[in-house]
Amino acid sequence: MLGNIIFGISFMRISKEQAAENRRAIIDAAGRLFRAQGYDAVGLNELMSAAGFTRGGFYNHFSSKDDLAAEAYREIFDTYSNALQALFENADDASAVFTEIIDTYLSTVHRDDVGNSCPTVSLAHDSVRQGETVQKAFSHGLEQYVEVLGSQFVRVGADMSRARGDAIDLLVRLVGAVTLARAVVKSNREFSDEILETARAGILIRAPRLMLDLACNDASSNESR
Amino acid sequence: MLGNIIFGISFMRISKEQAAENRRAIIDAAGRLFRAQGYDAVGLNELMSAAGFTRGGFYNHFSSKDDLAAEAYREIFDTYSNALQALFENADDASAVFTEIIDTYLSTVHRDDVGNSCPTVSLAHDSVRQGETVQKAFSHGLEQYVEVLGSQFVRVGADMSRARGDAIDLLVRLVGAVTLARAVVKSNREFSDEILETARAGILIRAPRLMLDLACNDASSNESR
DNA sequence: TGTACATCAGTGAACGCGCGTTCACTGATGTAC
DNA sequence: TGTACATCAGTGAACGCGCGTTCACTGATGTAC
Repeated sequence: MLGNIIFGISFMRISKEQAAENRRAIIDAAGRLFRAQGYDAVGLNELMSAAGFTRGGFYNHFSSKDDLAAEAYREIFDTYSNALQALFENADDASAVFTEIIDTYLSTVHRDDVGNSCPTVSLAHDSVRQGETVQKAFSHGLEQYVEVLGSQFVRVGADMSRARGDAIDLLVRLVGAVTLARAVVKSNREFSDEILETARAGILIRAPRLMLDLACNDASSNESR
Repeated sequence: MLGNIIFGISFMRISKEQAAENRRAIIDAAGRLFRAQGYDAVGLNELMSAAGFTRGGFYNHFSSKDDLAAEAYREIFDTYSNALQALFENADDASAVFTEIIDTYLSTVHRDDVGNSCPTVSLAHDSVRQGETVQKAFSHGLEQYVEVLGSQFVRVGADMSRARGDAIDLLVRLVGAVTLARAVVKSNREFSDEILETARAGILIRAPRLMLDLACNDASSNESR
């Protein structure tokens, strides 16, 4: 994106600008491939080919595959959290934006389009196994999400002290639902759909108070089945 | 477990029983290693060594690494969902068991002990990238969890029609919380702890009604910040 | 403005390594006579 | 009950393969004079 149009046709006309663009092309390819196939499944050969280059040039831009991963994580999270922010800023009804986000996130389209998936879930699976450097990029990106969502919760009336918690809670439920839905979709599509729909209903429609009752009320727990 | 005590010392005294036990030893090792390090990170060499054998014997027991993964998934899920069932059956206060499960699942101990982690979360990350065979094992195991939890929700007073949904919703929140907590823990332990604690509070203490208000009420959304 | 040279992005072959899988072989088990 | 032989779990070397990374080389960029 934002790429020089004659890039790929021209014979390396300029160097500094072109190199910066090529670097971006590698990061963009990494963003797509890491989300679609996972960090381990993407080789540098495939990665550089996807970006339009040969394998050897990789180390002119990055010191290691991990180094690239951290950069790619930052890039994806920046893109997505900026888009999220813009979504709210361009709408007058923030609460409608929330329901739209939830519907989109928990849609079968988002579940199935792994390569263009939200980083909060598609990068989370790899981040769990990654070292501190890559996790730092993930952690920072997740914080951006929490901040955007939290500030918008405040805008629609939540009190300050709860907004951050509500944002984390929402992300937890979105990520959990899509994780489980993706983990079963190849063998049991109905179950996968059910998970998405149940999570959506739990967030938007049903008052999920049962656990509250369990924790606070003492009654009725001994009238067993 | 249940292993022949002289196994490892004896010189292959019996074959059929011993072979069955050795097979179990490989599956057990796979269960631990796949959860701790992930499917891709565990080589058959390391796996067979951990089980006490040399690399070549693997194919006497399994037709492929995927085949083993499916068996290991089944084994872990059976063990865990049976233990879960037993936990409820041995207690007279099922609602106390629910809070205990939630506290344990969302503890820092469970987050950090990846090798002995609940399969619903530790196998989910790999299952997302696996093929139909392995996902079938994951899907079946997750169904077992939904059934155990759902039937216990009924026991503590939920109506039948909601119990299954409540079980799925609970699993979604537990898995989402531990996934995100693990994805950031190496770079930001406080954030990781906060995610666990927020999810716990969201399930057990705070009434997570904000989203309900957003969806159903029209008021107050335009009194922007 | 024109020439000489250092820089450095890109190439493609090569490095060592560990992967999943195969295979010839060993030797005790378990069976047939 | 005792001998002869098929079975098969375990061994360890080897297979081809793709991995992340290195390197000598190319040639245009960009700079110094």
